[in-house]
Amino acid sequence: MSVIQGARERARREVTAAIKDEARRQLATEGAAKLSLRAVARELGMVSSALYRYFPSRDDLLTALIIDAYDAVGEAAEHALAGAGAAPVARWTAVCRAVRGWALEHPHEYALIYGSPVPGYAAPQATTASAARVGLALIGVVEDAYPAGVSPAPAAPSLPHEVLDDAEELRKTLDVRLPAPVLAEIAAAWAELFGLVSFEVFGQFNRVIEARDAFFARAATRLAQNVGLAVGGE
Amino acid sequence: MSVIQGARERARREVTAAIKDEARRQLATEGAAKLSLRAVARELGMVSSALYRYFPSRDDLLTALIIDAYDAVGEAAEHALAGAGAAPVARWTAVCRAVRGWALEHPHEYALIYGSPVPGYAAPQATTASAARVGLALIGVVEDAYPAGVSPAPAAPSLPHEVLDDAEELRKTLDVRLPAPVLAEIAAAWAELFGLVSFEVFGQFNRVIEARDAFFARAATRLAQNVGLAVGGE
DNA sequence: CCAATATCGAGAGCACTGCTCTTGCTTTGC
DNA sequence: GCAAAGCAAGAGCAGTGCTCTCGATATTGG
Repeated sequence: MSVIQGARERARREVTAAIKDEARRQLATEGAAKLSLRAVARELGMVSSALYRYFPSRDDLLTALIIDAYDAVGEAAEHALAGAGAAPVARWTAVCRAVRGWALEHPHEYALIYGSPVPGYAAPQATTASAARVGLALIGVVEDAYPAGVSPAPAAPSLPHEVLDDAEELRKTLDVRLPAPVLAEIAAAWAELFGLVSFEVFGQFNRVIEARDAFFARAATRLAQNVGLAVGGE
Repeated sequence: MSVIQGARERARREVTAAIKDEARRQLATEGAAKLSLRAVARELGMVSSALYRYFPSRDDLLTALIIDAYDAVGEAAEHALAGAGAAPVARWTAVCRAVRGWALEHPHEYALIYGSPVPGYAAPQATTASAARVGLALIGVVEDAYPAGVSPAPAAPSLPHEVLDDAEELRKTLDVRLPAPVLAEIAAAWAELFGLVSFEVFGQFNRVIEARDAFFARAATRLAQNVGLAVGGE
């Protein structure tokens, strides 16, 4: 485990990366369903069986791509946050816009993670950390604005205790200093955000919504409002 | 084209239905990715090439299943509406619950229509009518409540004109008597509803939200509130 | 009623897939 | 320097979507 572990390990890393790159390329052009190990190997000038030294199965390759994709959206969200100002609503919508932008640029990768779960029907455990990043970014925005810019119970009937229990559990494991009801509201907004993005990416808005930029901006602001962020003029 | 068109056409209908049934069965157990024409044919006691007399390709079979699935959710929504009372919010949440219930009962069929679009990457034109049914049900609920129970511009910044143009277009083609801003709000809620359902069905709520019934009920009520329906005590 | 026609099922076959196993070659660690 | 481990290559298996041909059956026009 020295810092320079010989040509072998180095080569292994490079080949692994090359495989993922080529797989991502095919993913972008053909979609996940048509991603073929043999085609990837062929394009890389290796025989298909050699590829199995790096990924034990097609699903394992896909899982690796899934984790990378989660990290990519997460990074996009965090990067947008770094470049945003201090106004809570602006920070919130910046995260939303970043997610949408990444999704529109990488529709197939987006479909891989937020569309139908392709392998096994349950996302592998290894993905959860990366998958949480966008949610954490959203929570961070509201947390930074708390308590000044957040109205804890925004004109809503009180939540049932089971939901509050979930939110309280979340509050403790994430060590977040937001009240449980706000956290529950963020969870809903989190899911709703991806509903908006998915409908656009997957073509559900075709012939329904055409001014998608403006529509999304409005909806993202509405989500900010739902989680208690004070929009201008209220 | 008489009313009884001989044994041939009758047989054709039955075989077509049997193929779709068997395909749906395999879809439910294995998922769309593993749906195999040969396996369907095998299970039906026919040879694979014979199946091509009924569906020219695998994607065509999937498209047929997609349309059926859209109609099934739509019917679930409409049926729920028929059994709901007169209170607008209750009617709205009844549609939401029906969609969620159907999705949880038929996760793979749900994934087929609201997950990654499997064939060609664009839903065929033939699906649009069936795909619209849930949205139309939601619009119907708000329209029935209008104008008494709807606040047209619920504490929101005025919409940009492009969004209003889209909504106005929609208003005319659907011949609906709701103001354009309300229609735009419904479109957002429509997408957000499926965001909530997708996150639950696709496992994104695992280890995050456990009290899903109550959580969803709350979120659905929030959506009703967003479109301007007056929730109790406001 | 019978012949022309259209429809259908069966089978063989093509090109492709994921995956396994064996055979040698090369790099690594002692 | 040598045994051990890592590696690419090739053959092979079972499965896939899809096409084509060939008889059998059903429908329809004369």
